[in-house]
Amino acid sequence: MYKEPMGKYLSIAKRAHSMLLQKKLKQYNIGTGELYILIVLYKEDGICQQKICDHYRINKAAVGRAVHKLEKKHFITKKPDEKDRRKRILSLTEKARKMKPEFKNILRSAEKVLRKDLSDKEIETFLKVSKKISKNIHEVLDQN
Amino acid sequence: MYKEPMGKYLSIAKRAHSMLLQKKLKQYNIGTGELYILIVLYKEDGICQQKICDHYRINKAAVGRAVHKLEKKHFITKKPDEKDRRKRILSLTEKARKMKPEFKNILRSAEKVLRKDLSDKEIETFLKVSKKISKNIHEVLDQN
DNA sequence: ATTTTTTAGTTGACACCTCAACTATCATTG
DNA sequence: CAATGATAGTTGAGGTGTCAACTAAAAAAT
Repeated sequence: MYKEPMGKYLSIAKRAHSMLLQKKLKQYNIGTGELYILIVLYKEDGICQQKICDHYRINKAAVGRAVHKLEKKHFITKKPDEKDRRKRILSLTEKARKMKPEFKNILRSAEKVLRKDLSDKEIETFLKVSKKISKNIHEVLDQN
Repeated sequence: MYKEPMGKYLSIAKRAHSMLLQKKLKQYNIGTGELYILIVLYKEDGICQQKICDHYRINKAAVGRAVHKLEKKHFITKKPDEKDRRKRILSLTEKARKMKPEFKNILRSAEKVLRKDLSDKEIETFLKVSKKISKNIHEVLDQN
């Protein structure tokens, strides 16, 4: 049953992917963490940080810091939600909205690299398994 | 063609996996980076750092630092290779050898969590695709 | 045989993430 | 309505990784 560890190749692939994105993003003076946040906001502007945490299953501390960087670079603004003052509403600036096609394209072109010579079936299975893995793990982690 | 981004779920799964390992390793006062190095040495003791870099396609700086931690914790010793004095030969200590079953088991049990409810076919495809992704990316990264 | 290039490892700067502890606000409930 | 608990976000400490610049040694080239 134990051919090769999935964990190992998961790590290797993930690092490679980050390097690829990083390289493409270098000229824009923005990191992958920041890009991911912008991408969520391109889909749904005006959400709070917690929603981004949920979207990527990422820690709120990490999101908080990336958001802060984006703010400093004038890609987003942050203001308290009047209806629930614990929340901060994140909004894209004009600068960020203008960059949308470019940033989307970076992700698309990276995705194209990943998918080279892979069949739709393989990609579909990969997506399905990746999701299942995360679910399996969090079922263990979240119990207690 | 563009259903969902593989990169996204790759990241999510990878983070989950790291958290799982980290949790299991906590009681041993050792991190995932260090564990990975021990695992390679369990397969082949007495290799140099570069071999570990190749094995995981990981940066030599990262390996150097993890190795240093393992040395401080007396899991490995490091001495220059007499035949090629650029290299450092890494050797497991008695302490590390004694831990082998336990550390191997941690990886095995984590792997078991990942694989829950996945078929052999799915696992095989996942492994194949992960490798292909890395290869695809490095073909782009390594050209120039 | 000397110069040049490649390889192995180290170090500093920094990106990204987690965890735990903290504040502030909202929701529950006794 | 006051106490208790849950939720949103921040901060400090630390793990893991990249990149680039650096030594030192070996290999290749002129």
